[in-house]
Amino acid sequence: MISINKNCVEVPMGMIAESLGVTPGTATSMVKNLQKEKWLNYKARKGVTLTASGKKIGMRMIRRHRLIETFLVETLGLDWSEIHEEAEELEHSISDKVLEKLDVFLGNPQFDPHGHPIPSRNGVIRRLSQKSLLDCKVGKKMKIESILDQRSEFLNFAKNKSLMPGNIIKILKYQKIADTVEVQVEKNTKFSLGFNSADKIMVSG
Amino acid sequence: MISINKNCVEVPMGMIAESLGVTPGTATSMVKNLQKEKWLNYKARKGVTLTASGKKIGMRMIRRHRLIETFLVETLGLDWSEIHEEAEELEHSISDKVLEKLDVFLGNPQFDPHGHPIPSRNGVIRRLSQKSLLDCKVGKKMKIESILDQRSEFLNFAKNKSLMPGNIIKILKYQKIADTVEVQVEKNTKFSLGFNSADKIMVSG
DNA sequence: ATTTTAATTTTGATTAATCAAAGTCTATAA
DNA sequence: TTATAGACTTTGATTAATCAAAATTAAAAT
Repeated sequence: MISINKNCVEVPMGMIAESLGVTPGTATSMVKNLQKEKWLNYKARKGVTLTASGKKIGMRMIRRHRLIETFLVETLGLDWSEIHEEAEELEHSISDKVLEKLDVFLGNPQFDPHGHPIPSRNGVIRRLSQKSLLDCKVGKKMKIESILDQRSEFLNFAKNKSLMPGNIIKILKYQKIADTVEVQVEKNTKFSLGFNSADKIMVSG
Repeated sequence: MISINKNCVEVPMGMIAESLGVTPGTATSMVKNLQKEKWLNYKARKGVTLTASGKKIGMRMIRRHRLIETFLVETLGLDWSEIHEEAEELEHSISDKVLEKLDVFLGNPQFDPHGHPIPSRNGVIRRLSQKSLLDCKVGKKMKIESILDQRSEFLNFAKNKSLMPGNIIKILKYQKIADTVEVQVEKNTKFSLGFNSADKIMVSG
């Protein structure tokens, strides 16, 4: 899934081809079709931005995806590491009617199991924390807001280390040279995270 | 959805084309492809029978369909007249893992909201009642087992008349010449059903 | 036993998705 | 400024789904 671009900067074609698993030529022709259908604007060798209707439908898909993920964890008891792919399938075949019933059944949840905000029916979404573990003062205790990395191996690891939304995390040391952050979650034992991984853990004050 | 043929009699090509909404020629070529993939046997100008693996996958789809229908009514509170089409979509994108969790969540239901038996995980299905309203003795009280007609207008009508699984129905009169059956459900007011409709109401002794 | 009809299959054309490979552009390095 | 590498687009071919219309077959009617 290509995420909706916050700053309305063009998404390059390479990224589109890559994330869809098609050749660059195919991506170009797909994108041209979608432009004909007014879902996006395409500028050759620049990339792609969503139109208003493209953003709207994108938001709707995010809502579907996150509500389904929430259902899979909360109601059916799947693990948070195995829901992304499942939701990816289901989001395309669930109707609006069923989705809204699901929303009510779940009690209008505001966040999915990874801590991501769920857009409202009319496409409004809470601003998500812009601060990752890399943007913290050493020694300060932060609350984990969300986990950006959706890969199931990472999520398994994260769960194992209690890196989950709501938990309190303390940054003990940045080691620039080693590319690691040493942290402690709640009262558990300390451990290290690489910068790349640390940047996927979003936190708040 | 083409239902699985009880007596292993060939399903004619016309029926397949019709229910898939494609031209006869298209049906022929689809069926030839499926034969190559061993899902069915096709004999030109005779029709089609399922292979063992075709039956197996068919059973699995019925299980999926009926569990999803049950979920939509029991958990989300949709009306039984609006679930068939929804389930038709979802049954193709739900994984086995999610389906089995759903089964557990629902408490291993044995029948869907229309009274149809839900095949077990390994494809075993209860024999359904062979007796419709047309096969009853006048005056005898019968229990409604299931409703075969899936069209939503019919299901709305049926619900309105309390023609639902579990209710008791009494046949008051057959009027062969008028092609109608006069019935009474529970203690409600009497009404008439055409033979075609009556034959869609399955009952037991 | 023929003829007719209706169902089915075959044919040939159309459309759409996709890819590999060739061509083009643009930003960066020299 | 020019050359080059890498990103992107275009081209041309391939494959698959589908349809309309023509051809075939089997069954029913005469």
